[in-house]
Amino acid sequence: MTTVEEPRSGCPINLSLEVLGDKWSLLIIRDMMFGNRRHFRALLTRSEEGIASNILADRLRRLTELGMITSEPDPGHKQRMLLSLTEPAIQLVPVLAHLGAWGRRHLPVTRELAIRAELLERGGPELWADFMDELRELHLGIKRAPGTPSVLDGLTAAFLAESARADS
Amino acid sequence: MTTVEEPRSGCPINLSLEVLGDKWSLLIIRDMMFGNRRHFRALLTRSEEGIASNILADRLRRLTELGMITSEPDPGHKQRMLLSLTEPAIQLVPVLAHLGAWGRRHLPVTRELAIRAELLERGGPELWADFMDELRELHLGIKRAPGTPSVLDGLTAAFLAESARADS
DNA sequence: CAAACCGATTGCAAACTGCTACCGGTTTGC
DNA sequence: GCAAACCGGTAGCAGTTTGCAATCGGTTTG
Repeated sequence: MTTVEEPRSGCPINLSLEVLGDKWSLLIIRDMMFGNRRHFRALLTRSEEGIASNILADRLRRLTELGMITSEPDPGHKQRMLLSLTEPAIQLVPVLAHLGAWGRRHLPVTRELAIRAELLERGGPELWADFMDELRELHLGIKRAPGTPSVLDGLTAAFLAESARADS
Repeated sequence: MTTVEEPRSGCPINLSLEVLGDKWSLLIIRDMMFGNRRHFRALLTRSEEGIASNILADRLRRLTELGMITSEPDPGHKQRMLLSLTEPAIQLVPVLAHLGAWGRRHLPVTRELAIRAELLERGGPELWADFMDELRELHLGIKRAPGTPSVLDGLTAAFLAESARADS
């Protein structure tokens, strides 16, 4: 079981890596953000990469300790826990947007999986801010201005449309 | 010895993590970028975090395989190899800037180690572009417009000034 | 009332990490 | 000219982490 130990240095990049620098933590946050997966089973089975259940349990515990996610009983489903992103995790949106843009440019991405990164990059900081407000509403219960269209729905619709194209 | 295996998925974020998602690779790139460390020993001994020599050797080999760095004999020093960042690695500047800004905001950073992240964040995309041009000159030999002041020197001077402040 | 679903836990083998010591050759400083 | 420091690594080894498959007892669904 992975625990949180003292940092190797006080460098911002190093500290960020000590929180996020492994192969799974950011993927979990990605799925909670862009896939709107909010409990254990959804993260376990509907993940592109196929995380093992013990690793997922370990990372969820660790990310909770680190204050990146919270977990509460899901009302109306006794054993299900509802996972939520915290404000620090929500502020990773620009990091993920840049990381996705970089990967799309330099690595062998799949077309349908790259469409969200492309839209996010094209939208720029304004779209990221809208998306962060939407995540604050979904995960923290902070209402946002009414009438603004859902960024998440837009990204999901584009992904589904791209997936449905015959020439996969 | 870590090797490069086939990706778990074609998602841009996942692919980026498969390249950079460990505790050391991005730190090595950070030191080459911001600390201008260009050979093995400089990365080994002048690192804040204290990487082990076998891990450093492994990561340098891996990053070379992945096309993030190149290595050539240093003219005038027979055993020294000169390490250089490639264009894809240079394009990580915005990712590192955002990651540093995020860490500075949410994690217990040290003042003198945070000053560069702060300047980089304040400078924004224009400063990042200047810095990337400077890195292209240093690492790829691509000359840039003369007369522009060195971003690297500015960051380093600010760091040294902050380190010299008495109340450490 | 059975089947599927819920969040895990266990056992185990393989891979990776971190540490210390060391290597033979090269360059530096006196 | 010669010793000391420096060069990019490698070897051995213990401890940790990972990945995988199987399983668990309780809950909800059909």
